[in-house]
Amino acid sequence: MLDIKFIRENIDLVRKKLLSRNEKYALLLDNLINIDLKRREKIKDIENLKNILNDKSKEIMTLKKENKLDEMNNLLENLKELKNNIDIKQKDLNEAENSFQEIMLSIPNIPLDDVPEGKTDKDNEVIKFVGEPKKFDFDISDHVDLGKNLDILDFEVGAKIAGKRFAFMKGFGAKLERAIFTFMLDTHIEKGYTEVLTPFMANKDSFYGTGQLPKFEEDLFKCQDNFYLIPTAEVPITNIHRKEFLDEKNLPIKYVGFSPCFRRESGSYGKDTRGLIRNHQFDKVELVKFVKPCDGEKELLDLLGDACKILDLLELPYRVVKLCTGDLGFSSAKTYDIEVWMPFAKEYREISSCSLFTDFQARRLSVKYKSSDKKESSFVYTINGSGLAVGRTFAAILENYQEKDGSITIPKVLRKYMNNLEKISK
RNA sequence: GGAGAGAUACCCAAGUGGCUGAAGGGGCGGGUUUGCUAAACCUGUAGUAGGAUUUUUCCUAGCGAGGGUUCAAAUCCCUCUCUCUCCGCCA
Repeated sequence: MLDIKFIRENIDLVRKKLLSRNEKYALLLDNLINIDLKRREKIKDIENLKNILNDKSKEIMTLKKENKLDEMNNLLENLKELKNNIDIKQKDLNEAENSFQEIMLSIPNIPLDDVPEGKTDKDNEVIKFVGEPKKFDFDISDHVDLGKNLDILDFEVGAKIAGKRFAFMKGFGAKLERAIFTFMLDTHIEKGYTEVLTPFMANKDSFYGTGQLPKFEEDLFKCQDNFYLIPTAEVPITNIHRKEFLDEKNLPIKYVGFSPCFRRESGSYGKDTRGLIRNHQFDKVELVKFVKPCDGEKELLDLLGDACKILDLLELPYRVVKLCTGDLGFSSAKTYDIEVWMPFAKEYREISSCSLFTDFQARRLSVKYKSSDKKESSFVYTINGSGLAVGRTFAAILENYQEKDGSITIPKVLRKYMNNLEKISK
C-alpha cells in the first residue's frame, strides 16, 4: 500500500510511475483522489458532531444529579436526533472508507527510478551472464525423459495421485530434491539467515499483508475455514512481524525458510505443461529480510548475491535480469530475476525473483521500527527472493549434468547430502 | 468434538452504565536528600491511527477483534480470534 499523504503531495509523480506499469491505473488514481477528498470532508463533519454529542452527554449527567429532569428530558430528545443524524452520516462515511481502502489495496507499488521502462519481459534489462553453457557432443534429452529413464521422476504417477501439473519423485530423485533444498538452507544459514519452518496455510490477513489479496485470489488454492495454501513462503515469513514494532538494533532481520508452494496457475493453460517447470506444487527456499529504508538497495543486492551463490556453487550457468516497469510484480519497487540455463530448450528460465518492496508491504502489514536518533517511528523495508526454486533447480541439474549414457553427475556440493553418490545411473 | 476460565497500558492488576482513557503496585525516566551507592520521599510515564491546524494545539477513535443496545459502554447483548484447565479423540 502506498502512503496516501505521499500520493496527495506527489500526484504527478505517482501518476507517471503507475502509468509506466500499466495505463489502466490512471482511472483508478483519479477515483482515489476524488474519494479521498470527499471522505475527509465527511470525517471532518462527523467528528465535529461527535464532539458536540460527547459534550452534551456529559451535561445529562450533571442535570440528572441536580434533579433538573425537565431540562434533561429536553436535551435527551435533542441528542437522540443528533445521534440519529450521526448514524446516517456514519454509514455514508463507512461506504466511502470501504471504497477508499479497496482502491488503496489495488494500487501497486511505484517502481524506483532506475527500473527500466517497458511493457513486457522483452523489455527487461540483462545485467550479466555467469558461466558458459556446456557444449554437448551427443543428442541431449530434457529433464522429463532423463528422469523417467532413471526411474526417479514420474509425471504419470503424479497425475494419478493428484492430476496434471503434479510431480512424483522416487528413489534418488526424492533424495536429490531433499539434498538440493537442504544444501540451499545450509548455505543461507551460514550467511546469517535464521531458519524458519512455517505453516503452509495462512489466513486472509496474511495474504492481504504481502499483497496476494485482494487482487490475486484466483491464483491461490482456497481451503475450508478461510485458509489458503501458501504460493510461496514469503507469505508466512513476511507475516512473522505483522503489527509489530521492531528494535532498530535488531535490523536487518534475515530469514530463510523452506516450503512447498501451491499455485493454481489459472492463467497459464497450455504453457509449460511438461515437466517440473510449472506445477501446482513445488518446493522453494525463500529468503526474507526486514531492513532500514536507507539500506534497502544494498540489502537487495546482497540478497541477490546470496541467491546467485547457490547457482555458482552448483556450477550452473545463469544470467541476471532487471525487470522493466511493466513486468514488475504488484508489490515490488524493483526486481532482479535470476534465470538458469536450460540446455534442451536452449533458453534461460527464471529460477529466482529478488524484490525490494520498499515500505509497500510494511505499510499493509504495519511493521515499524523506532530509530534511536529520531523519535519518530517509520515503516521498515521488506525484501525477498527465492533462494532458489527447488523443482527448477532439479530440472536444471538433470539437463546440465546429463551424460551420454543418460546418467546424471551429481554436482560436487550436493554429494555430501547424498551419501557421497557421484552419479545417478540405471 | 464436549465443559469451563480468561484477554485491560512495558509487566502484574482493580474496575458491572456517566467525575475512568483508566485505581493500585512493579518497572522505567526525572528530582529531593546524599561523599558514592542503597533506601526513603516527591514526580513523570499510552504508544498508536485518523482528521483539522500547522510547528503549536485541538478534536475523533482506541480496555483481544468486529458488530449491536444507549444521550452515554472497559462495563450490557451478539459473533469471532487467541490463551489456559478438564474430558474425549488422535500422529
